[in-house]
Amino acid sequence: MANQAIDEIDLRILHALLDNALLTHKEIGENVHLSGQAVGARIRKLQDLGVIEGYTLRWNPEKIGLHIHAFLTVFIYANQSHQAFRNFVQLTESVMEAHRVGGEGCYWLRIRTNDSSELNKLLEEVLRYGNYRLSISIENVK
Amino acid sequence: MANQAIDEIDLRILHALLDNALLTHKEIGENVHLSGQAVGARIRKLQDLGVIEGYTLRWNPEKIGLHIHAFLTVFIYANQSHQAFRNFVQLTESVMEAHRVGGEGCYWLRIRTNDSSELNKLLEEVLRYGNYRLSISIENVK
DNA sequence: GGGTTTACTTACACCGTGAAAGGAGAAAAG
DNA sequence: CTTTTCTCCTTTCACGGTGTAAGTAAACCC
Repeated sequence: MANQAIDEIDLRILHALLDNALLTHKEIGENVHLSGQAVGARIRKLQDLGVIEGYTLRWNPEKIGLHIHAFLTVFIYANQSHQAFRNFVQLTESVMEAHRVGGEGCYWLRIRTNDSSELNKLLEEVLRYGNYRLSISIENVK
Repeated sequence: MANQAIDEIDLRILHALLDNALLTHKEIGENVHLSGQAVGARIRKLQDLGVIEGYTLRWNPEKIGLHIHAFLTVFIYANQSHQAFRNFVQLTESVMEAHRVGGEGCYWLRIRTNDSSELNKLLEEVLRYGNYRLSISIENVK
């Protein structure tokens, strides 16, 4: 597998694994008309290329008590250190995902907390670094 | 495994799998001081409880050409059908994730496109349903 | 104390996976 | 046109991870 280009079959394998990473290579192979070993070789290629970074779970945080799911757009105060905010983000467990963004705001955060009082506590901490706009997920549509 | 309560060990197993779903039960067991089979039984419990919904990939969309990663907060026009917008969301490949939200806006969307012209095209379509605020990810901080 | 329940460990068979070897088909060179 | 080379595939085989079944230890109840 020296040709490192990604073809249509690779993408079909990728999407199959995104849907269910426990599919056997043989099962995937039946869909793309390849032997299981050929599929395995292509998966290894996708890993080497960095397309596939690892394997993880699809899970339901609500089931372990994380009932609040919120999105936060943060506007860091002028003159405020971005590094301090970044450290805060890294150290705070409730921040599940964080991006530096352009457009609306400076940072975008995905927050999960057990309840609204925890969320409120976090929002107060965020106010040390900047203002924010908050949206709370009511329903996962997609 | 009739006791369906989630204990500290279950959470450690969950976090281990979130980090790397390919860990063998035995490897996890060495960390939590259980046999591989006992770990397997607990994982099955987490699946039955709906905590673990499935297995998927951590991957890098940029590597297959999806260079634009944007967050969209949509404000549906008054009198506009929400169902039409939801259909649009389901049918549009560039929409990777969508939530009904309270607070800022009506919906929150995660968008990935190959380039800015594709993004622009999508934004025009969104304008059929509502206004929006756009943030574009510059760096994945966490 | 005997009986029951719960959650674990050990033993074992199945099968998914990666490695190695061999083959088909296309492209390039003579 | 034939030969060589390269790429990517299939087949074969051994290893090892997983689920099942059986056995064990501890806690609880009567």
